[in-house]
Amino acid sequence: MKTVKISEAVVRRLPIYLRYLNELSKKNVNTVSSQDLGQKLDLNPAQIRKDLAYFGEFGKKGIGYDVDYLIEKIRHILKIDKVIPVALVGAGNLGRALCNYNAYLKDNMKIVAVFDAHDSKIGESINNLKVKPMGELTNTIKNLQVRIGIITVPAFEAQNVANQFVSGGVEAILNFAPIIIKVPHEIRVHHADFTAELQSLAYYLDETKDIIE
Amino acid sequence: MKTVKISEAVVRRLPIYLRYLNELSKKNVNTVSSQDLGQKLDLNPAQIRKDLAYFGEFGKKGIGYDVDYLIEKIRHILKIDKVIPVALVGAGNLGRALCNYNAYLKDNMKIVAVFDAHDSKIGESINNLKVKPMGELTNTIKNLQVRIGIITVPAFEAQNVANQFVSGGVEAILNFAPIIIKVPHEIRVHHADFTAELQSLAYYLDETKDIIE
DNA sequence: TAGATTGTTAATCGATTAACAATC
DNA sequence: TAGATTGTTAATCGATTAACAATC
Repeated sequence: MKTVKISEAVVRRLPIYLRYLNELSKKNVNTVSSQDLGQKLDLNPAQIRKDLAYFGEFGKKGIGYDVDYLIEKIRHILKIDKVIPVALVGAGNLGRALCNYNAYLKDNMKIVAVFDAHDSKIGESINNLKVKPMGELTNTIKNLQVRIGIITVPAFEAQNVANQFVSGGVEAILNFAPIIIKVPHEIRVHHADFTAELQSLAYYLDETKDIIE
Repeated sequence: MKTVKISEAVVRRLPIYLRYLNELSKKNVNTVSSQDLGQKLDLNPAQIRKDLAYFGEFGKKGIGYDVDYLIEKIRHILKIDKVIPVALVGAGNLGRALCNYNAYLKDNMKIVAVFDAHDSKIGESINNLKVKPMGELTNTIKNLQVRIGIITVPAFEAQNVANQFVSGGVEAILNFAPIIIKVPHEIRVHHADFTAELQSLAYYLDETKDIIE
């Protein structure tokens, strides 16, 4: 078995492939070439072939890739071929939005518990889940075997929430708070920071269009 | 004047620097070294110095960087030293969350108009903004000189919204819909896709911990 | 002055792309 | 068979890191 290190860039492209393959499958397209994929996704076909080849020989020379077969393979690689229990802390606007996205996620990511630090939120129902107090976090996520934690609290509470997730045994964290959280190195953290996203977008604005003062 | 191409990686780190510098400023810290920054942000100090040096000589040898001066400079580089008018389409949970984040954004990103395609949403008030019908989009954003558009509609409506943003003259788009939108090359698009984010997180889960069936 | 830290060049590392034999 | 397309190696490109002279 090959043991090449797969770069993060490769892993981040897999969901992009998957999303488009799902579209194709819905349209009953059976086969797709790296050429087709590259054109649609603005990526180099060679890169797509190389990305997929890290994990196996999924294509057929002269033909391309079987759409449904490739979907199955990528889902397996991403480990989303089984339901993954997820917990979320922070029942504000963003937290609610993510919980309701659940419907969207036919992708086996299931939010199974929601927590909030504020009494006013506790007991509230979001997408059929009752918001629980922080005190119950560690036990609940242990019991439910939660593997991924989502943080949608203000920046100043994020590190504390992360610590509790770690105590509760999550393996990965998706952090929406605009702050770098510190966790043991074996825990994977991704940041989803749209403030930063907007700011870096602004860099590309055309300065000649600035309003003259 | 140097005309080196600044890579996207560099631009994406600037908001990260800025965020931490703002924290320091609030704590009345006057000076910071690339060493300090690197440690706090999990980045190589040489990289930080190099990033900043693309834009000017902001530090003092033997001393480090003046926090407030560097904040000012980065804000200027990112073009967020003036208010940037932003419009948002899709008054669902996520859209509302982003609008309310406005308060957070002392960063000169101002959502000045919100639109939705559905009658039930139109007229509703979100953070002091009345949701407007799609028909008014092009004119409104022209009048308000909107420069950035945010898309928080379902995937199948996203391309249409993008087209309208382009007609209305936006220069950049932040797309939350899980689909690749096509726009003229001079328009900058960033994707903020937490489905993809979650899926790539799942890859890093420890498979030895999978439940045995 | 001695110690610290920048800005920058050179070295390294890694990711992307091109090219092509294998083969459906 | 002829045309198409993969998987993979080699070439290229770009980004990160190390090292150090300049200097506060």
